[in-house]
Amino acid sequence: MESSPGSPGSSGSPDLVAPTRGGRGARERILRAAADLFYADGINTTGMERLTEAAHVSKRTFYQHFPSKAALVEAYLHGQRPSGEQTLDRDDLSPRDRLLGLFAERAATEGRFRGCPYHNAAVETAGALPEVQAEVVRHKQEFAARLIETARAAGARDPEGLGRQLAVLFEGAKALSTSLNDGCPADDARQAAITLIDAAMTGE
Amino acid sequence: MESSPGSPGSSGSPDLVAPTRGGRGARERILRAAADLFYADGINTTGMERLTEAAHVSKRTFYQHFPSKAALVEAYLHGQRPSGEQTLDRDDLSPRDRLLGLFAERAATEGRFRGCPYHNAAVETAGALPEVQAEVVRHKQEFAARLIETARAAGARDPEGLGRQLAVLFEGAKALSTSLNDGCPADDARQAAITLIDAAMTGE
DNA sequence: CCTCATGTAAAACGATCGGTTTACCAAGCC
DNA sequence: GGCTTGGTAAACCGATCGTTTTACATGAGG
Repeated sequence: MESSPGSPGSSGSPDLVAPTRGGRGARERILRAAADLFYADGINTTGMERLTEAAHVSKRTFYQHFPSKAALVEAYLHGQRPSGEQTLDRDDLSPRDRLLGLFAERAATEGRFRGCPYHNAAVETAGALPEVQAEVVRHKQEFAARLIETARAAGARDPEGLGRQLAVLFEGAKALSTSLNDGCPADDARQAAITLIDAAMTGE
Repeated sequence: MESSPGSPGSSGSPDLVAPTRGGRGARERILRAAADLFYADGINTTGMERLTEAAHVSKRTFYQHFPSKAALVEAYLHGQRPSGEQTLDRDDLSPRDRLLGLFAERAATEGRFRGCPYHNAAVETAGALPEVQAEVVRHKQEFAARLIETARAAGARDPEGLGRQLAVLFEGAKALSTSLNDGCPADDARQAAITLIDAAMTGE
């Protein structure tokens, strides 16, 4: 049971994190384990036992870094960059391609589609954690704003309308992929995005 | 503290429940309470204590009707008709209006948007309950099939493509409404649906 | 040397989880 | 009356939840 974290190199357990050294950087390990487990298995079904175990951290250390599990959920969300969304930042692409890049299919790249961590957190907490709810709203609004900005850069006639429509479409691709456990909806979303973008460029 | 239902005999429900004899309707009450609590508060956060209490049913009676909570979740999903989807059945509307009717905004009509019960169940169980996962997939595929059929009736050039695109859009409207706790995305989805449908009718 | 910050391991807390059990009750039907 | 059927109320089970606590180890700085 004593994994002896002091000795580097030997790691018999499925360590998610390379221990920096004797034990410093507990907070990072906690956040990394939370990102893995909360996303893969869900927030409610991930107990503190498994979490601290995966982070190679004692419970005491955990509660010295975070006042509660809810606080960790907040921090977990705050540090999230949902897969695909960063495509909007690529300045090597035209605005149009940046928008379309959101819907690039990545079906088999990752192990399992589990949708947007923010949305999942909203569903799981069901409004019981106001701070989490607020964080989700903040992220979704910010993402929509970035979409609108990109739509404007792409020369859309009604950038706000197009941006919000693409936001709905993007959310739907992730959600339906989660429900179906299959990345195919991304292809349909991409086709729809092309249609919507084209329609937003040409005359009414 | 509740007015005990003295004469439940006139409940016009069909033979869905099929009481072997003289059933007092405990099963119906359980399913009704499950529909309320699972949807509003989530599946994982609704314990058997609160559930049986809300259904005015003893735990013993519950476990005489359902072998486990997981089985109740299955039955709960099986009996669900997500709000809005039944618009597809209205034969007083043209196929096009049936498709558009899905996105009719109903922002303030209900207390709280909580998205699609099937999708929520998929998120909450995170694949831990295979039967539930299968039920979600089944429903989503059936719904997409109905959309495709309606798109075909509407005269779409590529009914399968349009149907699946509208399915993604519909899922996104519900998911984003959940995350934002606001029904506005339905309006954007409706606009996008009009664009997609129109594009599917006119020439390429 | 001592202290202090940071860490670990492990037991224990009360609460609640899903699920089981005991004891009792009221009709329905022979 | 007996007997089954479908129901209620409440105690109880082991397990796990999130959280706290006790006891101990380590390394840097004075």
